[in-house]
Amino acid sequence: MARRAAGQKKKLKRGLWSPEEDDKLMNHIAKYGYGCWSSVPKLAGLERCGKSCRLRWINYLRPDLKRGAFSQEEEDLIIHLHSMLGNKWSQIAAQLPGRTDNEVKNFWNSYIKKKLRQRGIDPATHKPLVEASSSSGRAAASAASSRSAVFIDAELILSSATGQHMPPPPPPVPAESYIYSSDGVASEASLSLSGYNQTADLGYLDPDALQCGGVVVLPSVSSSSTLNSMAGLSPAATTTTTTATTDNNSNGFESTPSCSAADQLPWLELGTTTSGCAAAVVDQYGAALDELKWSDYVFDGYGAVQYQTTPGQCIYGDSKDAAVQFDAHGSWCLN
DNA sequence: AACTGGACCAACCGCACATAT
DNA sequence: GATATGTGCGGTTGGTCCAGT
Repeated sequence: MARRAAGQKKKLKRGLWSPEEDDKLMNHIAKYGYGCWSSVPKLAGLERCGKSCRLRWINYLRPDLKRGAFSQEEEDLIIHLHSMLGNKWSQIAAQLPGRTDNEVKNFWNSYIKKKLRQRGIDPATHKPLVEASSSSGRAAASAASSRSAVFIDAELILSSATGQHMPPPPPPVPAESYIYSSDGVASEASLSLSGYNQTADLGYLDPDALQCGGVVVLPSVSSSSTLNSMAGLSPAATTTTTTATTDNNSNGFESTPSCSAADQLPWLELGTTTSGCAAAVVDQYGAALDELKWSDYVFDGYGAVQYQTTPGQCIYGDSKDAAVQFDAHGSWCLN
């Protein structure tokens, strides 16, 4: 990394971003792309630290962000991924196109955590609270074993996803640890992931990416790799269409874009699949989208900045008309 | 209408790690 | 190798909104 020129101690602004500041940042990134966040504030004329600019961009201004309520599919996926990964929000968010780690984290802390507790599930261990709160000795042992169970579970993903092994039998974990449904009952509809096109993502599983068990780890939306995804270079950019590219990657895993998650995650209690294709889910997402705060003034205000999407690059309706073009480095620029 | 407590979420903080000098 | 700087991540905080009293 290049060293920053010494000096210039400026009083930095903090707190909420104003539309004008967002404007400046968007303008700057539209013009120059992003790369060196530390220089962005100066070049963009912002009295913010680079870190703050980066955060603002990642969590709020990025054009490929999906906003609005989490769908049931997303919720189920978050819970399941959390059971495998723990508080690795960036890795969990990487499985949820358009979601940020911050968003997922907030959703977990404000909603899912509570929900699980209400159902008698310990959100930390994903085991029944009764079990988790039993005798202290047992609890300690349980904590350790639950984590190992988690890793075992993660391994199952890898094995099945890569097709290297026969699908393993379901893990010896109480069913309620894995079955979450909206009504709190282990239902057939729980964890119905089909249509939610994470399966395409699973095609990009990188067994080396996660040391703790080989679960799919895609770059977080907040990682630099995500920038590539925005440029259509990474799997994430192809996950939102029913015509996801077949990926004969090094894992030897061929993605099956329109199949259900159960195909890749055989131990999941998959039940009725209400939507068989990503498009249907996309519609569902579209309907659930809240008003996009940024789009109000970003895309309206940036008539010249249009988001040019390739099919599947942007499934989130509000952006479909906009056209931002990304270069190979993930920087987006004016057309 | 005023107050209060909880929920939600954007932003900050501190740390770890990577990398340039 | 030591140091400085940039970046990413997870935890936490603080402000705002809203329902209940």
